[in-house]
This record gives sequence, C-alpha cells and structure tokens, in this order.
Amino acid sequence: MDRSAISTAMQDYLKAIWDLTRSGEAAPTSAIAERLEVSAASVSGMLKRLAALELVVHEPYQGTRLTVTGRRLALEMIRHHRLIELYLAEALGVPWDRVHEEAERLEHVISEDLERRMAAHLGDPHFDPHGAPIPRMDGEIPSMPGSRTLIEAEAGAPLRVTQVDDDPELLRYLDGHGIGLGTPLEVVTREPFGGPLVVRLGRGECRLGPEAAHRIRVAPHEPQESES
Amino acid sequence: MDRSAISTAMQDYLKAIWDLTRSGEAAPTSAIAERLEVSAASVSGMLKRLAALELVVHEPYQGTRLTVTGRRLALEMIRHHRLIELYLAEALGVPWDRVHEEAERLEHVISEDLERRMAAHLGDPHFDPHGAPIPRMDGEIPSMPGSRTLIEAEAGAPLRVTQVDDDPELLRYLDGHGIGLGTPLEVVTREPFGGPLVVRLGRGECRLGPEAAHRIRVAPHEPQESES
DNA sequence: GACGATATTTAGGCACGGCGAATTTCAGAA
DNA sequence: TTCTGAAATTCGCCGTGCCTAAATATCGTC
Repeated sequence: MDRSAISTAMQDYLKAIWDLTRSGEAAPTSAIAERLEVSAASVSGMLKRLAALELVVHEPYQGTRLTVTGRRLALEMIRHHRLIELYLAEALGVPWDRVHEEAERLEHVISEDLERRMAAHLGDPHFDPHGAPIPRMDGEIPSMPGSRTLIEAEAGAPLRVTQVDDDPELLRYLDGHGIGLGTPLEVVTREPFGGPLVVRLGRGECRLGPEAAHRIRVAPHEPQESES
Repeated sequence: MDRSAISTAMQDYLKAIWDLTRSGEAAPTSAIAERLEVSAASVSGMLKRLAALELVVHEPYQGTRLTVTGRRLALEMIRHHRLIELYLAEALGVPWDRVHEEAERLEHVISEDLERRMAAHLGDPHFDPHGAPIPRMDGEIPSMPGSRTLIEAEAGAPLRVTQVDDDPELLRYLDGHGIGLGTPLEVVTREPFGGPLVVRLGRGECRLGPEAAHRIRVAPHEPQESES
C-alpha cells in the first residue's frame, strides 16, 4: 500500500486522525468532521472506506485509530508537509505565514526522490519553520526536551520559543511583536481567569491573550545538562 | 478567469492544443486524443466544455484554436512546467531525464508567488534543461536564432545542441553518448533513405538514427553577427 | 453520389466525496 | 431502570468530472 493508491482527501483524513490521536485517545468522528470542515455523515462514510483499506481501525461509536500502515502514510504526508515548509522558507525565502498553504498542496504531489533531495539540501533537519518536528523516514519523531505551552510555563525563568501554531493570522501577529522561533523571553505575570499573560521580550514587555499563549511552546533558555 | 477555476485535466488539454496549433493550423480532434491518450469522443466532450468557458474556439469538424484567455492559461502552465524543470535540475540536482515527470505534477499546484520566487532564484531564465523556451509572464516566448533540427542541418559546419525532446528514454540515450545541451558537434555524413546520420563529437564519432536526429535541435556554433 | 476518414452526439458508467434527514447507539441523569 | 440528549451511523441522494462504445453526422474525394 503506497500513497499513490489513495486520494488526497484520504491523505488529509489520515493526517487529521494522526493529530487527533496523539493523546492516545481514539479520534471522535465529530472532531475529524470539525477539523476537515465536513459533515459527520461524510466522515462516517470515509472512515468506512479507510477501514476497508485497513488504514484505520474504526470502532463504531467509539472512535478511530490508525493502523500501522495508516500511521506510516500519515507520517509520510506530515514529513512531506514540514520538509516543504522548511524548504520554501530556507531556499526560497517564503515568509513563515505562507508556507503552510503552499505545502498543503505540494505535499501530495512530490516524489520520494524529491523529498530526499530536499531533506539532503537542508541537512536532514528535525524541525520545520514553526518548530514542529519533522518525522524521520523510519517513523521516529524528533523531540524538543523541556518544551511546554506558554500557558504552562513558570514565571521568572529564562525561556525561548520552540514552537508556534501554523495559523497565518497568529504568525503575522507574532511577527508584529518581534516573536519568532528561538526568541528569548520570560513570563512576568500571569493574570487569572483568562486574563492576559505579560512576557518580557528583550528590553520590552508584551501582553499575550490566553489564546495565543496556548499556541506557543517554550523551553528553558539554558537547558540544564542531564546525566544519561 | 484564472487557473484555479479549471481542472488539471482542462489545463492539460489547453497545453496540448497550444502545442498542436504552433504551426498555425487548428488542432484536429484526433491529434488531441492521441496526444492525451483518450478517445476522440472524450475530446469532443471536453472541447465543448472548454468552448463554453471561452477558452477555445471549436469549429465543428474543422479543428480547435485557443482564445486569448485559453492561450494565456496554456502558457502559464507551460511556464510553470519549464521553470520547475529548470529549478529541479539546478537547485536540487534532479537529472534531466526525470524533471519532466515531476514537473508534470507540480505545475498544477504551485502558486504565482512561488513561480516568481523560483524564476528570481534562477535569474529569470529563458530556457529549460532541454533547451525549450520558457514563456515570459507577458506571453512572449524567447527564441533561439538559427535553431533547426539535426535532420535539417548542413554537413561540415560547426554546430551546438540547443534543444532536445524531453522523452526520458532519448535523454538517457544521449547521456550515454555524452550529448547534452550546448555540446559542440558537426554533421559528417547523412545517409539517405532513413539511414543513420554520422556526427563528430569532440574527437569521436557517433551514429544517430533519424528518429533521434528529428528530436535534436542545433544552431551554428559561432553565430555570425547580423546587422539589424 | 457513394465511400472512407474524421468528428460528434447519445446514452451511460464509474469513482469520488459530499450532504440532509432519519435512525441508532451510548452514556449519564433522574 | 428508564429516559434523554448528544454523538454517530445509515440511507438515499446529488453533483462533478472524466471517460467510453455505439450510433450518427459531416467532410473531402474519387
């Protein structure tokens, strides 16, 4: 079973299911429908087709998981997507708020040969322009130790941005505040009840709503050595 | 009318019609069918749809031509295709016998922004890796003065290869004989009645069948200055 | 004016992916 | 336990897109 045997719509379903099952929970039909902006009826129909191809295990009324094959195909598409994003940003200077849309179309049509050439050109990178890990060809996913959302971060410690959501609107907002991947910052105060979060950026300060803070991940700026 | 309004199949029909009408003659339905490997009935059906969109003028039983809009779209795809071929060859080292296939899929999905970035990266090139002209954004097509097929070339004059057909099998064959774009050569003898053509390549000689000679274009190696 | 080549129309097939409405199932509250 | 609302599924259907074979029509030529 290889990717040319399934439609791009199916590939998109697999990607969505992979993402929704990251927590370990089976993906609810309604969540898939919301993600892909289609009706629940459409999702049920597609899940039946994917199950017939043995790409997912669909437990009626209980949710859906990927099979080994389904996971392999999902990761192949995600790998394509993130490699393309990074390639476009690095090699062609496409701004980080536009790479996602372009990659969404390209990911379905590049050959494995081209994928390898892009990866080699970039030095087999581990993270895309938004800090998301690029799955390796063997299915392993690089990790970023100590990474958590800005919401979860403690105040007063030196942090750096490790990952941001790829929503173009958020990315442009962050651009406007001088926040990018690797930007050092520190949580100053956290207002309760959904109030804003104040962060120090260089010599300035900046207030971020909880919506944004949820979609930014950070890690300690001076990572402590840990004995293995 | 922009390209997102028409399917990739329609885009392929427009490309084929553009190529078949280069001579000035309207494209016969059967020629389109042969080119795209579909039945004549399919072509008639598609031509009706393209005519309804005012992309072609279809004179029943007389052949088909592109409208101004149809030509614009056809050239846009051809421009994409050839730019992508060159980009893949130059930036990623894809061998010239594989760029066509990859470009055939990519040409339908790249954005205009990406097209411009690739062109800029390559220095706004005029010819693709097979020597085919890359249409400019304004619709002009770069020309290669003095270019003709190897079949038409006179014996004894210094020539250089300016263009080759993009058939992968031919390209690999030429690779095997050390013939590439720009390769200097000279016609030694031409056998009549479909016999082979003998060319001098550097210090060696090589026999080419008429099939190959038809698909290779050459120009004088030392172009004479002509007063304008 | 008849023939062969070419083209078109007709009628239909099939894959795909989607939807609304009706129905079923589940899980938690009463 | 029974009810009930949310979630999921099934059912019937639609529309697009592209294709085909067979029947029909047209063209150019002898």
